[in-house]
Amino acid sequence: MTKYWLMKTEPTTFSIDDLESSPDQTTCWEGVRNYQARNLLRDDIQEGDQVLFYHSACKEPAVVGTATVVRSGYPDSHAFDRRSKYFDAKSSADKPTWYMVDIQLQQKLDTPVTLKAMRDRAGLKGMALLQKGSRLSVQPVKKKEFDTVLKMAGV
DNA sequence: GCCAACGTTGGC
DNA sequence: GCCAACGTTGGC
Repeated sequence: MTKYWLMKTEPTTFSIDDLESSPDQTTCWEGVRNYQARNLLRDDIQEGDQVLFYHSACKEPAVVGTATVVRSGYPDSHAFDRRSKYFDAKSSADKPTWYMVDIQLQQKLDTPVTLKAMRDRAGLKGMALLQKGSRLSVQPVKKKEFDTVLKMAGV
């Protein structure tokens, strides 16, 4: 059963254009250091699931594309790499704390769906992204919400 | 740059 | 186990 997710990224760190220019338009979603999001990455996100790719902490926060999960949760090896900014001494290869998935670009939206537009859309009222204080960088999205966002993008 | 909301840390 | 202090997120 296909599930739906939203993943946040700061475009200055990794943007939809970076994903597009990645080999096979695929990347590992490393660096998530929040337990709730970790649990989703490790336990719930499966190959074939659909992802809304969201730009946060920028001029125009918006869903800018969609992606497909091409590899389900596996240990985030960046946590073992002392030179990585995602290094975490408490995580080890035999007992990993952090997990990641691989995603592949599905499509870049010609018309990004802005945070503002989503707030104005009655049908999206319940969306996790729009709840006050919601900071989860990986969050579940209902199929209906996913479809609504795509419709707003004219897809 | 500000600041509200949230998560984590660590002293007790 | 409580909770104050601190760090981070992210919209504005």
